[in-house]
Amino acid sequence: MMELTRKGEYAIRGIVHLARLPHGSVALLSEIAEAADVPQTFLAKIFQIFVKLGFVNSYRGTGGGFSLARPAASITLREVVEAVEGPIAPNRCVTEKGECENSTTCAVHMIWRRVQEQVVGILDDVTIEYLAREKE
Amino acid sequence: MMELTRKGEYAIRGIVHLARLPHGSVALLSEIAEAADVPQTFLAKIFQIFVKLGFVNSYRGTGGGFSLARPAASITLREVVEAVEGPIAPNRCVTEKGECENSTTCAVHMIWRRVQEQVVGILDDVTIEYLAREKE
DNA sequence: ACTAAAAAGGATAAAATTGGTCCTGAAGGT
DNA sequence: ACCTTCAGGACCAATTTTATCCTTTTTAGT
Repeated sequence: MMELTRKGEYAIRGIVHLARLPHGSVALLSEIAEAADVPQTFLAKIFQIFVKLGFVNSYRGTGGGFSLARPAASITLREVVEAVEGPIAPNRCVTEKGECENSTTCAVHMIWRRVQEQVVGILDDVTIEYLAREKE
Repeated sequence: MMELTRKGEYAIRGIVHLARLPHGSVALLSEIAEAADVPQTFLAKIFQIFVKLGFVNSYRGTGGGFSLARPAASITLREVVEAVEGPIAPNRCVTEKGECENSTTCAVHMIWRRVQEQVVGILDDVTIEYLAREKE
């Protein structure tokens, strides 16, 4: 249970690849897709989201491609995951909107809250820069 | 992302309801389903799993039904959730079987491990007995 | 033995989600 | 003009979720 989908996996691989390139590099979608081993058309959709959220810049035409729009150290794993998968919530009852009616009395509700806080806490502390650092 | 499905939700509600009844009670599936507000035929499938795993006993025929097979205090939320949803793993790469090839080098892998450990840790510490306690 | 009650188990299926592909259009470079 | 590259929408197959239904088995009571 609670599995990341391919979309999330691909999103991470894609942006981490971008972060590994020399600072400011513009990379073609086709390059990124191949390097990250992700279907290009699928990755295109993911990067469209990144552009809208301001994680990356896109440039069209010859010499175009994508580059990081923010320092890799300022983009968290949580942001990337939530960008494509939606808010991290182990249960419908702990989304900002949902807020199930018995949130004060329901014991299970409070457990899911705790889980949510822990997971969000971990992912908030991991940056794309950290993930991009190669370790030998 | 990472949401519990209805099945998991129903499983919890069903077994918690059972744990709230006087110790040793045998309850009809129809009763439990109504009390927990779960489609009866669906709950039937869930309780079949519980029976196989030894969480509950089942009795057929007149006067039959289900009763807890283990003390509610010994059944953890993790057990119940994993029974119906499968192992808790935020990513395919952190299941016992999967164990992705680059588990030692992949930084993301280690993050998911951490998430998994935290979540499992929380759910392991919550018992059905705790969830069944009414609070006014 | 018969019957009614109740769970077990298998088959089926609609709906939603996942995991993509494809095509046209827009924007930019030469 | 023409080629390159991303943007956006439509579309689609596979899988998972969320069930329902039906037959069989087991048991209790008469």
